[in-house]
Amino acid sequence: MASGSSSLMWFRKGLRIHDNPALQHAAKESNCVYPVFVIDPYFMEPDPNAFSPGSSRAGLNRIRFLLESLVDLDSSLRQLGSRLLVLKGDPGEVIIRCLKEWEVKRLCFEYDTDPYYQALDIKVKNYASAAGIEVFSPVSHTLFDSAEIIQKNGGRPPLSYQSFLKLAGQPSWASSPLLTTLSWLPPVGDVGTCEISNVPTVKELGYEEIGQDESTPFKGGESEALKRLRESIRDKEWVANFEKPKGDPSAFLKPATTVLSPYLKFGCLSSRYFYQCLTDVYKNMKWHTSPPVSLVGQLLWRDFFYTVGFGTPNFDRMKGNRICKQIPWNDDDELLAAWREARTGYPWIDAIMVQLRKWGWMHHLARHCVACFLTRGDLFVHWEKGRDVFERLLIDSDWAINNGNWLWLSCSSFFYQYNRIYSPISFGKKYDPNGNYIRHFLPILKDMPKEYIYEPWTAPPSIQAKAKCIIGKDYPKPVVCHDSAIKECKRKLAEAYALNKRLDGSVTEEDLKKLRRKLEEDENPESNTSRTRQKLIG
DNA sequence: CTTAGGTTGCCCGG
DNA sequence: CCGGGCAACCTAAG
Repeated sequence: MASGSSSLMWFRKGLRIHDNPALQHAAKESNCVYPVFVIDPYFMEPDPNAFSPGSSRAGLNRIRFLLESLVDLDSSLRQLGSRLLVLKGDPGEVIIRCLKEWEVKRLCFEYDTDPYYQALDIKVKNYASAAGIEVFSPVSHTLFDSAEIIQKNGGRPPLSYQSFLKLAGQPSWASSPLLTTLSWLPPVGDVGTCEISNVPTVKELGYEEIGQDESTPFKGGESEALKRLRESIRDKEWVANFEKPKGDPSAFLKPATTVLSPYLKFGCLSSRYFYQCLTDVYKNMKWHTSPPVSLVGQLLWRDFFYTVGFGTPNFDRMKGNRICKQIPWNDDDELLAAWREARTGYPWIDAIMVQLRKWGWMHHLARHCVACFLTRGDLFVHWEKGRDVFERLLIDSDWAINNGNWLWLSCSSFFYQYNRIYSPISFGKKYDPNGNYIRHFLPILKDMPKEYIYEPWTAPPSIQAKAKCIIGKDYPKPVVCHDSAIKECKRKLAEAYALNKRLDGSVTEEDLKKLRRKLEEDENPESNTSRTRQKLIG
């Protein structure tokens, strides 16, 4: 590339300076670089009808996190003599217009495996190659190249973590240092007639501000990510001894994990840099934990789901998804709403759902509990409905990981032991017998004695009165009886699994309809979900 | 066909 | 805090 050419650096994820090969390439031998972020109405258009503030696809917490990340990126770019150019509109159209208007010779952006970006990137790449523009789109969001791993496995993604580990091996860059700083950037060129703005505020995007009590304590941006990374790895013993399943899901003043996931989601933190920092800590320790439970193991889980998601058509749906069991989930919007709005009557479940709405983040095991409760454990609601709620509200929501975990928790794929059900009463109690987590996120129950806080409907009326929390008035009764609900769910899953086995992966809508009818006919009236609900409410 | 392996269930007893 | 019993699934390898 001749000197005197201009490059366009298209930021989508990868909102960072460190370990950003696309940005490094854009800077190389260009006399000007246009760093662009496009505000995409698909994710950012306010939806007044959504069940909580935000757009139809993103809650306000994640939108704010993104804007904070952009402000931080802009400030870092300015320190390097550049700035962030923010544009609005359909990203494909906007980028193509910029390429034309600015006579860009080179387009650089991080490769993205999400279906939305796969479709978008094809359009832009097609235009660029027809116009003779060089396109550089490196894999740097993940540790490994998903396509390469799938190819190594004969064209199909590995479906277990262990087989993924064997295929993946050591990342190619593991032992060579990553470029973590830039000393300068070429200046931004003339922007012509393109409408450039600064990073907007939530208000400028058309959202009402929400109170601090309702918003996430986690701030977006690369600076915040690196600060959080340093704090996380400062305690070397903690890093070396980290075991994910041993973490306490009820810890909220000091979460049991790093809470780096939202930074990895937006690429404020490079997963590869995180990986190198962790292996550096391991080198100086006598012993350390290993995947799947170790911290490096968590990064590998992320890559595992990226790979399966990339290699599986219709990964985010039940229908047409090769690896997904076809299950006759019910379509009960009332139960879904009770779950989403934190009024199932199970304080452990509801507190987690409040933390989701307010913080946009919960511990991994807390996510397990509510996902299991919504789907195979208690309510038997379709996992896609829960997936949508998580996808919208989580500040770290990530297409591959979120869908992968919902497939997992609903026993639709990867994991099939549907008799192992999280108890909405005893699971939380074992970590937090006093119910401090519940008291914090559900203050209506703050004076409930600890003997009853996980099942307040069993508290005698005098105790409820003293705690100023009458069950059925101030806090709901349980929407279902857990003991009978799990029996029903297990029965339905056994039947559904048998059907999937019999029809060997070709279950039609008609087959599911038939099974639904059969399940209703066989239903034991005493453990009927709706009857149980009536019995408890009425 | 059998068998081993699969991130992370619950309950009980020591 | 750990181990075993409980009840018991699917998938992949041989």
